[in-house]
Amino acid sequence: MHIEAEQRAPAAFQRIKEHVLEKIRSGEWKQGDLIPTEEAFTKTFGVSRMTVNRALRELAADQIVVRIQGSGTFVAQEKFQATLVEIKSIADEVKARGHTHRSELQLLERARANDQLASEFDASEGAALFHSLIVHFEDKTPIQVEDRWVNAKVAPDYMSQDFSRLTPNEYLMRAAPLQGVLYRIEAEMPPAPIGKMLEMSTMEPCLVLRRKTYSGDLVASVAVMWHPGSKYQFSGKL
Amino acid sequence: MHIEAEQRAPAAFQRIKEHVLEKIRSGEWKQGDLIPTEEAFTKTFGVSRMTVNRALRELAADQIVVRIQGSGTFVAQEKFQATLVEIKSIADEVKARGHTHRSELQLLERARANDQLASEFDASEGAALFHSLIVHFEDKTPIQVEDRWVNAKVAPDYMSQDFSRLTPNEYLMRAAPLQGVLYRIEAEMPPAPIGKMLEMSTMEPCLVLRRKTYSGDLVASVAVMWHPGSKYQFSGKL
DNA sequence: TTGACACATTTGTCTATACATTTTAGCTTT
DNA sequence: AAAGCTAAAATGTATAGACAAATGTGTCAA
Repeated sequence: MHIEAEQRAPAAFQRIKEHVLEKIRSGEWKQGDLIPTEEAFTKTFGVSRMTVNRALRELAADQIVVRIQGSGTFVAQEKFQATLVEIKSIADEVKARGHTHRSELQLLERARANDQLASEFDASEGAALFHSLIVHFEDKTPIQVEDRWVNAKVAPDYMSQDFSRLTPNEYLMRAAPLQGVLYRIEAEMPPAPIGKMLEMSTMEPCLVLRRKTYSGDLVASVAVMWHPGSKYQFSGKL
Repeated sequence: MHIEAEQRAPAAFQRIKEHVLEKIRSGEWKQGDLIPTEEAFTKTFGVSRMTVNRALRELAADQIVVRIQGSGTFVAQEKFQATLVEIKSIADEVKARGHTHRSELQLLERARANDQLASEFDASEGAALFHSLIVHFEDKTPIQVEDRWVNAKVAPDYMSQDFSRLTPNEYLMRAAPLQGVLYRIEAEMPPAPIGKMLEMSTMEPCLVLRRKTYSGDLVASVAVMWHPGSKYQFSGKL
């Protein structure tokens, strides 16, 4: 008996998917174009309609094509060429390294916007805000500080949450509609008073995430600082 | 004739998907648990196996369950609770503001890793790297500098690309397999010599993206600096 | 010209069946 | 006990047929 590096022929529905993708990649079929019917593919590839249906249905799930019952199958509009970055929760990162994670709510207060915050939140001076400061520990070492300002108008019950059970991020993901939330990320230096307060003068520059709704309301502004010894600060997946 | 708010019964495969999701949500079926076979669902729901197959196949595509041929269907491991940030291309951002975008390739060279780069790329000292420096303009103003190091082992034909047609990011998305690319993001200060070289001493701290494959190989390291006057530096979508 | 209706086209779902592929368990042989 | 074989179980793919639902078109009547 001999060993063969035989590679099985790809499944029929896969061949059809590849064929359609190739037509789109090559530019032969452009955005909005009507592509052949299931019946047509049936004849072209010599397969049953269910096989074609699966191929096109999966392409529709991947937003490569759009299918309209009674009408036909069209090449979908091009997606924004963008890179997706996955910001993992610091708790997961720490656990993945086999260490224990603990977070401490250092501060939770009701505040009024000063002029700088007011302009950031596009609110009037004195608008109600919530302010929280959470320190994340990897074993005994403070590795991250999270300085968060939340628009009270958008998340009125922020103060009454139990942040040992639900992280602020998890809460905001529920309170603010998930669709259409926009972030703006900037690299900034950590606000001096906070670093001083926590005796973490060696904290590295921070990242500021500003969570916005589609309508443009700023929901929250979060500044995150890391301890220089912390290797995994922020990682993502394309 | 009267109008009725009749809602059609959801499709059978949808009912099965919902049933499985509910069992998982309620905690009755936990991570790693073996769930009933297609045959079992066939009897429970009184449908054909193809219908059950479609339901479970779509749940597998959504990474809710994992299916192993010959073995069974299992509840998938919980996904990392993570935030997705969409980094739009600077070109799109500029165009969205109604301005013209232009990029200039300032530098494209073949280089050897010094000790710092070698440790970053986990390669030996002197390993082949490509180094490019691209400046993005909004109308006439330089708003972003992109300082990119690319692992020659992973992208051997990087130098021969025409970056006026294809951006380095677009090229790398094709050259490096899309699945399982990892980023690491850090806030850092801009390397002084580069800021000097471009007479952009007022550049703001930069963001470093390190693109890694699942196997851990560093594909590219990109440092990005922005002009302080540039409002939209980086935006994302949850 | 407009509206109503019938009909063809196209996708959406479902069924019953078949065979292939992979894993697992059990049995047999050494 | 270890190795190898066999069969059962479970998923993967494909088919031919059927009916439902949505869309578009053409015809006919008002």
